[in-house]
Amino acid sequence: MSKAITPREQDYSQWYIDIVLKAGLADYSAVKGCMVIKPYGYALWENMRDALDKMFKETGHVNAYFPLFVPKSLFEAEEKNAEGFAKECAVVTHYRLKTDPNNKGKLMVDPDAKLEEELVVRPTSEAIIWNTYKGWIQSYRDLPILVNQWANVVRWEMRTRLFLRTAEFLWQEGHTAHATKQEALEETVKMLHVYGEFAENFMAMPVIKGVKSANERFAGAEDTYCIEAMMQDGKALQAGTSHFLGQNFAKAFNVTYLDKNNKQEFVWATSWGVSTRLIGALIMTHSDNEGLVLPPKLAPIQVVIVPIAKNEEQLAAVRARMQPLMDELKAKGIRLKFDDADNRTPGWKFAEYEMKGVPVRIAVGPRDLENNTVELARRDERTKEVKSMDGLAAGIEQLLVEIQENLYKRSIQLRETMITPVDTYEDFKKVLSEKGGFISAHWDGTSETEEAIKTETKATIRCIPLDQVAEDGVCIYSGKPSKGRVLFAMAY
RNA sequence: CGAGGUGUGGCGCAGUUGGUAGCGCACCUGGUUUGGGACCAGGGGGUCGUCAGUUCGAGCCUGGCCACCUCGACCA
Repeated sequence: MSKAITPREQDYSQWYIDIVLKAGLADYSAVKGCMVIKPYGYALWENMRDALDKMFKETGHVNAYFPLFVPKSLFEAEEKNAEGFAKECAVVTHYRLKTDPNNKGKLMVDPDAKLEEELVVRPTSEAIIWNTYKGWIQSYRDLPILVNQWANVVRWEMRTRLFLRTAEFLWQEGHTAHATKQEALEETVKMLHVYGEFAENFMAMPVIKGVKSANERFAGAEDTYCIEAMMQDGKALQAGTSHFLGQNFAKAFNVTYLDKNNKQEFVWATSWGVSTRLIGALIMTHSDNEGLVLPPKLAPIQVVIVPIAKNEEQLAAVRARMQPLMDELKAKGIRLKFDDADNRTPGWKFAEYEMKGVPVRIAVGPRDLENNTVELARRDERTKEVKSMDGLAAGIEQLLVEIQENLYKRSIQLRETMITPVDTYEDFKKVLSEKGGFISAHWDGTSETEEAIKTETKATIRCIPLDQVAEDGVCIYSGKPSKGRVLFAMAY
């Protein structure tokens, strides 16, 4: 592994790629646009998944699993949804290979094994799930259905980027069915807040909650709610979405229930999801030129102990001395690694764990054993100090909390400087090109204006914030009246 | 799809005028080391992306093809 990563200020994109590869999160694969998530990256995903899963269950959801394949006839049932995803669908047309008679040792698709009906590899699961729900729902007593699925999906993107946009990715998708519009709307917003809480409390990543404009809405949704995060380079990243689907899918799949008055009604729906893209968001929120920086709550390794020893005896002595501390930390549920690998020097390990973003590092050698101390280093601020071994476990537990808070504080401070209100289109373009970030501006509410601004500047409306302040103004582009500001940005 | 780049040992790369492949890291063995990416000695590992052509001879020259990466276009 080479020593340096490309500095952020030199080439942000390359910096990001370097971190993903050199921190051992993921790697390119033999399949174009698809990546291998390596054990360290997967451990990070598992921690995110577990935290989210717990929150879903606490809000009354259960997990289930639906097929990877969606028969084309089902996929096309909800027209807008199908149309929105059509251009990026992988399609299975055959179910068998055979040896190629003209090419020894090679295989070919068996033309006799053509499927009666093509199978779409799910880019999202509304179709297969709503086709299933049809059989689950007869009465209002069957509602609500609050199901989540952890799965992979495939979207044949023209251009991919590690974690941020890959052809196959891991995610969760919640799909709920409700008796009333009100209830479905409440669910949509509830899950948006779950995502917001996860982003802020676990990822230490501030987000803006809002609603998408019609242009940016999920295909097949009545309304798309989102959490939008700001990356260090001034570009926005959609970190999660929660959709109010109205009765679109119920109508497309004819899913009805009998209400208390024995009347047939269409079911109301929501869907919501976050993906491995969050790992990309995490990287671009906290990391620096030394590598990854991880919030303690999600870090696969929270504390690493690097022993320094000249021989086996010294190593044994360090281990023996650290054992009580390790037991204590483990009892507190802290994820810990004691790295006694003898083929690496301490210096190598220091650099390596910095690259991997481990929040707290402890170095202990003979000097420390004599003085009853350790060297304690924190990744977020890259500081280190000598601490007494007494009361160390409690101190470390506290330090992890501090680091988590510090990361959040740091990123929200940066984010605040990255929201710029503007009142003219000239200023809008100036801020966009010179500073980036979110631009808070009046908009007349029309798709035409949004489209025109996008064509001219590449910036899009990231969201209409939920906490939008009512304020009379005029649209920066059309000059028409506006009742509040929306957030524009360049986006990933 | 457009522009650019890269394909040589696990990784990163060099390879001159065409003469039968080398360096660093990693790996294995032994030893010395270990407080910010250690050192010495020895060792193993390569159909040079692929197909064809030119040539006595091709990693190198010619032509085709393929793959991947980066940047654009596109992106709920």
